[in-house]
Amino acid sequence: MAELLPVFTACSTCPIRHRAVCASCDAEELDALNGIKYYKTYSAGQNIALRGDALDMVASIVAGTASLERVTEDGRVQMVGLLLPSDFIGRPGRSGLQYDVMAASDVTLCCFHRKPFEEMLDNTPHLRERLLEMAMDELDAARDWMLLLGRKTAREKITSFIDLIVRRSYHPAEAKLDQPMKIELPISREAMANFLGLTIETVSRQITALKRDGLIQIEGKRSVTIPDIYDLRAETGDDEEDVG
Amino acid sequence: MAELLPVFTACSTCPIRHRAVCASCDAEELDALNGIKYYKTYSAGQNIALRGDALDMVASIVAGTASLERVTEDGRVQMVGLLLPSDFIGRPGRSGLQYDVMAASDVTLCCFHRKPFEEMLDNTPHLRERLLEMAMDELDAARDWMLLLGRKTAREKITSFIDLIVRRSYHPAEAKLDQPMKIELPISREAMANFLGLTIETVSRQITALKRDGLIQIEGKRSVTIPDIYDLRAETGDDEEDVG
DNA sequence: GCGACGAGTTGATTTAGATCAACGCGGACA
DNA sequence: TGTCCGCGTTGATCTAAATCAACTCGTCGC
Repeated sequence: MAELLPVFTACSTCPIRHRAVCASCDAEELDALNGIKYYKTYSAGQNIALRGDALDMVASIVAGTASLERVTEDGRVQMVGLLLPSDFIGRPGRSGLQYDVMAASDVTLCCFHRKPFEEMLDNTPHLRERLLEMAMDELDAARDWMLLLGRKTAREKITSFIDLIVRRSYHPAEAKLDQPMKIELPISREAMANFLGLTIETVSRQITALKRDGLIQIEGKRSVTIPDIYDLRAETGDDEEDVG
Repeated sequence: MAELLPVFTACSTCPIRHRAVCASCDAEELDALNGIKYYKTYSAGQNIALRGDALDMVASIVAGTASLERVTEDGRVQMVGLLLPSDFIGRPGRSGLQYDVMAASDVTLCCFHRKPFEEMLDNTPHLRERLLEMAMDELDAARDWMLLLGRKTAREKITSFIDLIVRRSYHPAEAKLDQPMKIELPISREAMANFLGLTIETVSRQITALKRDGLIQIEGKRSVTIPDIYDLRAETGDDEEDVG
């Protein structure tokens, strides 16, 4: 159930100020954005918008986790986007959605009506530049994800997912990779299965196996401690080469 | 083996003029691009660049087919991008490649050195705008592809791939959907397997099955006739809803 | 003309993960 | 304070696609 989420009003104190679409905006540009933004919250499980809908806004995730999902005609579900704080929802220049947008947890969005945002885009080079950068980052992430979906084993999928959450949870600078790391899984087992192209039974079994092998420890259902992140990464199937 | 490919010099007669990254450039902008472009050809099977390489150019595909591939540490291959004429190679603002770029057939590229192209990007709003649009189109395509990789059966994967090639081979306006359609598969069975997250044996068997079921006819190895595209699409597993 | 090689097909067998089924556990609620 | 429900785990069995193995066909070089 959604308890009331904190509502931010000043961009200067916004937790995603330096990572979101507004990251490279200067004070003046930020001011303009500030004038057209509004906040909206959704509770866990709600759908934010459905495939085919005309979405009259774009938005940044301020808090919580949303997912993008595609569904086959007979109801098989594949997650095609996992949106964490600072990620962007919506496509400027096109209102018709290609996939469902779901609130995987309670979610706070910083929204902009489509029209004024698109106009700002034309007058604010920094904004379009940042949007392009984010789109290309997402494309790179999508390609990693395709390797995972097409070629990795169930165990590799799970370890890759945990590593992904680790990477998004720690700023590269402040991460101590040689110490145990602790994360919260942002989504349920079912959502993990839909992310990874597995069933929830297989997700559960693989997590149990990783626990048995000492690669992870679990407290509750969502809290994971990784004693040695290098050991975990050795199981992801990824080439070691550090690209990026 | 690569026979000599035709080399174009004037943008005005370029076959991809109205679909590539330069599509929305005006005469003046085109002129500037023209000044920094150069052509390069690769023969089938060659790699254009490898993961980790610093690629000092970006390029548009003029003719032929290239693929982007990711490889697991033990050599499993997943195609993560299929680039047909008018598609764009490279990422402005970052030279380090995240994946291998391969020539799936003989390929002609229209190349731009990275630095001058990035400078043009800053002075040419149309260019950045078009690039953003293309990146977002590719992201949407990547998401369809993720549904395919994660949740579709082998038969659905093959029919989806054939449908994809049909859609890229016919301009929507001039396509006669109620008549038999004929396409050339742009890639080998092995490349199809790597695209679809299957083995070549499974690809071969599924194609045979589709032939047996009368959904497709094959002449040679690459030429496919689809008697009824609607029958084929009914097998893709996709939701009928026409979005986009 | 003929062996070698690469691309593709077909068949037999194996297996990773799906499916079907039961059960545990904690929180909501009457 | 029980029981109901959603979420997750565990066990038994099944199956789609992988793997292992031959074989065909075309073409390239000699």
